[in-house]
Amino acid sequence: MLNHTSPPSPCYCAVLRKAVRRVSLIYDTHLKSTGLKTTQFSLLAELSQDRPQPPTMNQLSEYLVMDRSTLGHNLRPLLRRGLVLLQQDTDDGRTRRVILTAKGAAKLSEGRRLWQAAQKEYERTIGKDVAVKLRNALHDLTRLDVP
Amino acid sequence: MLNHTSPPSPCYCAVLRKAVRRVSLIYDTHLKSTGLKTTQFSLLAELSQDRPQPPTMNQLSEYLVMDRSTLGHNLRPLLRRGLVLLQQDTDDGRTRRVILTAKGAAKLSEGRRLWQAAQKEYERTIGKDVAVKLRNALHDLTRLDVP
DNA sequence: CTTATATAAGAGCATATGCCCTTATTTATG
DNA sequence: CATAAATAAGGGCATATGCTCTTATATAAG
Repeated sequence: MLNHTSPPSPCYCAVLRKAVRRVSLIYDTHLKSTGLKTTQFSLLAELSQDRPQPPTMNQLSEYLVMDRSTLGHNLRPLLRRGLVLLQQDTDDGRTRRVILTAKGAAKLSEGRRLWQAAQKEYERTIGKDVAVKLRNALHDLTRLDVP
Repeated sequence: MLNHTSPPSPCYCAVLRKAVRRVSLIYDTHLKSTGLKTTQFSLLAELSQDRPQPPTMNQLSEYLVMDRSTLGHNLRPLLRRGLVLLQQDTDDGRTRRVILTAKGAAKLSEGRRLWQAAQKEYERTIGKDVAVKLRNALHDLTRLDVP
């Protein structure tokens, strides 16, 4: 059965936000047993990327297209659980680098299995081809100029 | 200049969430002078639809693809500002219907002008054709089965 | 060297989102 | 009719998101 109807919104933003509510449910449900929300999982995944140096708060917020203060907020539960830690930069006293702990890496790999199931469910729901095309379009969107 | 890079995420949900952060900025910035966030604007707009009866909380949450409790939370600032009001249903004592006040309608039409500018800016940013196709795809997504 | 400017990050505030549990009311069951 | 099951909504909790202002540090200007 389809969801109840209402005239389709002309607002690009409203539709996008509806979609994120709808899709986040799938992922959060699958990840539930890990105690991670989708945002937290993505954050850990970003930190697991191989880089010359761990990212600074600023860099990380750029990668994630996320406000610096939001990143700060979102790190707090992960810090509390010991999944990440902050390390003062040796060269610049203002800068903190965000590091994935061993515990964080373990939690991430625990999450990856469930995440894959969520990916599959999403693909089943809208079709893999559409899923990939949509993701690519949205990815492009996140790489545009900040106004 | 493009945003900093990171390997493109394979996660459909993460990319969608990034996009919503990116796009909401445009709309929230335009709407700023009204004191409305995008979600609030969308809520008022949904309430301005012509219907036989004002929607109940449950109906409204379905239209918006939003958890009932989330809707309750999101209504609070609007109630406080007198832009909407709740009316006990005459037939069913459990049910409350959500009503757009005259003040709310005025605020909505104030917002609509700014919203149109946001729409234009968004279209300018990614191209109108892509914008419409993307919105249609996302709209379909919001109408799929709840798992 | 001293001061002004710029930058990195945090603090506090407000809204956004959804979960679980509870309460009130309605409907179904016996 | 009395009771059980279902439904509508709210309360409380935790995270998600971004704004503004502040603080600490670094760099540029003089």
